[in-house]
Amino acid sequence: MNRPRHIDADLLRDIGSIEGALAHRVYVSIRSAILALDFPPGANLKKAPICDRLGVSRAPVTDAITRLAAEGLVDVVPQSGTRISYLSISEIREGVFLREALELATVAKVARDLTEEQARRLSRSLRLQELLIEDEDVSGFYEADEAFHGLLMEFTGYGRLVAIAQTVSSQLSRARMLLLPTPGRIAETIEEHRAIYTAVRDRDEAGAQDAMRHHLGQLMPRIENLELTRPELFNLAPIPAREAR
Amino acid sequence: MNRPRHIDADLLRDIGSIEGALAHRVYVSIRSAILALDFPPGANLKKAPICDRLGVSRAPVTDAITRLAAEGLVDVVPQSGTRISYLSISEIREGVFLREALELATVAKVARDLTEEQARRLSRSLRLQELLIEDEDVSGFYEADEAFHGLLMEFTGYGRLVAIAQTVSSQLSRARMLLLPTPGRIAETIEEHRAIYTAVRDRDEAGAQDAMRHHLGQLMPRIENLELTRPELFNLAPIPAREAR
DNA sequence: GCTTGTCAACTAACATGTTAGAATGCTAGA
DNA sequence: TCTAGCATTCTAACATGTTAGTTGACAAGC
Repeated sequence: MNRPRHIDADLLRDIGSIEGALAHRVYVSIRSAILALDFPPGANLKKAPICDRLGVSRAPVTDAITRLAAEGLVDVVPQSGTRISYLSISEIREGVFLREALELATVAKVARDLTEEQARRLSRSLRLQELLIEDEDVSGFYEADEAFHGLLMEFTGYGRLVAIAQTVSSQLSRARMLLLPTPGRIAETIEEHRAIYTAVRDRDEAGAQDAMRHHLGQLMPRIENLELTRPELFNLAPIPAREAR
Repeated sequence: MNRPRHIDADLLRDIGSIEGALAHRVYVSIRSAILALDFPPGANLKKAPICDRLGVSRAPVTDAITRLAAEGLVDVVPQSGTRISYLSISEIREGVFLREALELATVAKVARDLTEEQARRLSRSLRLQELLIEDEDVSGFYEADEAFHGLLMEFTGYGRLVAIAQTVSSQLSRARMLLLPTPGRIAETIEEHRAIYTAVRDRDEAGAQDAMRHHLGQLMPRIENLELTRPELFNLAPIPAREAR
């Protein structure tokens, strides 16, 4: 077994720059380290080093871990330890399913209710994506991509939607982080975004859903390929069996 | 102001019958009291009486409250207190939206992949619903109704789906609790369930979605009516503004 | 070598003590 | 009577001590 055991680092983002309660800051800090894969799947998450690094007591750290466990980003083994959860194709597949369900409902509603101002903001986002890619700013494009989907969700008027979508597909986020986007794929992505935008703008509900379905359909095959190239990040055990959330 | 202030009762379900970690048991106990409206919206949730009643220290109670806050069932005001969240039409509307998104994706997938055994279980659930209604067992029917939807989600093969659906629509659950079902409405409900079942059994994806959409469409108008008859349970302030979940 | 049992070390879970900020009520002043 | 300021008394948030269950290493027996 060459698992990356109890590999903890103090590459945690400093909590000074985060606002809110202490426990919430700790949560954000740990979460982003997990999503960035700085804390690799399978690693032991120990409270003590985190407390030392962030200069807090165990209480807020415990609180943060509770929330991360509910999200499925860590697996806590009672009386034993807490480990960064492995990627799991079945959980990612579930994330894709949930994400698609939400995104389809989103574009349908947005296509019905879109305002002129909202159309302009979407169009602006598309132009930004094109700009970033001309500059070959890949990570900038990644953010713009997220922002485009976020915009659509924001336009539903449902304030919690964006957060919920992020939560249900947080497993998926880690996998996406590993997909290095080729220039070709990025060009395709922008085309797919444009198709979604066009359909939404034309109040074409079904067309927007088709375009979104096609767009999201590109994701899973690429992730499945990932399991072959980076198998150490995936769990082989079928079901982690967590307590009800 | 005649809010039901700091009204706490020890009508908490005993934690002896619940399994799992102490904190989890406390969570389940408080949650069911909130969903049953034994803890009415606006009431102050104090740790001390809960500790006394359940015979535990503050730690597991704090842990449970953290999870309830993430779910949106309580609003915790820093350094001040924790209150049972009010019902909010806009949040409920959002819950219905999310619920519908998930249920539509569910029936589409189930219609594609249904096995014989699964069809039998759905059919059995329908017969059970009819039986319960002949016996005029309304609360039994309520559970069977939930179980029917739960079955469909279970059949997607996505293990977390049921739990996620419950979480995103927990606000909705409280409102549903107040809708006393008339015999007429129950008969309609069974008809709608049957329509869903028939379409799913016939592998009619679009038909199943239409049937589900129609079924869920019955809910919101009845809840809106509720706001008129039980206004004290609803908040008037538009947005509670919680920290990111 | 392989199993089995014991023990030490470690961890989450739980209990309890402390701190600081918010709300409430009282009182003094107008 | 009303208001401003103060003090009391709440509470969540945080810190830290304690308990009990799990794990892994090592030794004894097969």
